[in-house]
Amino acid sequence: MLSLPNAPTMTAWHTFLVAHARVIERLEAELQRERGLPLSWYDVLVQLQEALGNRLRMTDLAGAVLLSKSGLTRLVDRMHADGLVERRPDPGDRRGTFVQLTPAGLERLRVAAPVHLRGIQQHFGEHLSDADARALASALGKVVNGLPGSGPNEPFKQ
Amino acid sequence: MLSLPNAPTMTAWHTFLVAHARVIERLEAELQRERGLPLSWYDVLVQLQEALGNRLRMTDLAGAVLLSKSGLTRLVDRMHADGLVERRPDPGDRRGTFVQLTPAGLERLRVAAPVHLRGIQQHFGEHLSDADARALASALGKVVNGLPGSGPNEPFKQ
DNA sequence: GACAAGAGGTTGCGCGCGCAACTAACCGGG
DNA sequence: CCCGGTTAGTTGCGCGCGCAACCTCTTGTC
Repeated sequence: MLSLPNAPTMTAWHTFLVAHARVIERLEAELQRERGLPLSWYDVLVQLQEALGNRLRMTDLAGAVLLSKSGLTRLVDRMHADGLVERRPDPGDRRGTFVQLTPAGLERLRVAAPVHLRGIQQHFGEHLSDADARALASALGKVVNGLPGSGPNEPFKQ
Repeated sequence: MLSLPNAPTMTAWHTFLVAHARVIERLEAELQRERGLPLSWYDVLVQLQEALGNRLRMTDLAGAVLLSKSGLTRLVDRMHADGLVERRPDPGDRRGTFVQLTPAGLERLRVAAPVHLRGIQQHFGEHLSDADARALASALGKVVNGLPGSGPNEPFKQ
């Protein structure tokens, strides 16, 4: 048995969609204009920087940045052409490929991070009390953890 | 003066991104599989059905469905080819074009709506208490209303 | 050890979108 | 009137993504 959404749910859903579209659009535009960096590139740099040895397997990275495997292949191609990452074979499993953050990539992230974090604060955090932020994380965490796992992207930690 | 995001903000932001990606992906897949309807088509049908006379100007519709003008032009092309909408000249302003919902479009929406609403409940509302939903809408509403207006898409009501 | 089944990545392909340039129509001031 | 500025919508173009097919390598089974 499963009832249809009630009014508060529909309102929350609608606001959720609008907020996402508007905020992402702004962050993307700012990061692009001020640092010449697409959001997807930034995401890759962050994930690699946080990873042990500044490297991740293609599949793991794809999951972390919410991209399909093929999408990530091309994204890594472009970032490699810009010198921000390298492909390294996995000696233990010759099918696998590590994506390794280069010094240039780390530097690029160092320069871009303040712009992006400022944007998150300015367009998102600024309007939220601590309680708001915690309520958001709690409610949306329930949503995420309630989803059966599938689709291109798997894991959710934090 | 503008400080960087604090920890609860960053957690909320991250969860927000993941929740959006996962839930949208699911809803899109379900609606496509069970009714052969992309989410963007569904959005257009809903907006037209809610509008006075079941018709909207291209620009207004573009704003309502969070799409650029050019994106909407092509979307309406495709939906017209499927008989779900029609283009009607605005007699009062010969630059303008109304997009009019057809009976077939209304019927298509009638059939698709239960699937989509069920999905919203199942993948989103189901996990939220009433208080959660209200807190979400409230917090994200502050975010949306805090954004200066610009970008492809303008208005936010409700 | 040979072979089927499956996992990791890449490639061919098509699609939907945004940007910028364009056309057509409206509108205000001289 | 008409002419510059503005608005509505469309079109040319390129890009980034997902899907599915594919190749390579690994793993389990007999």
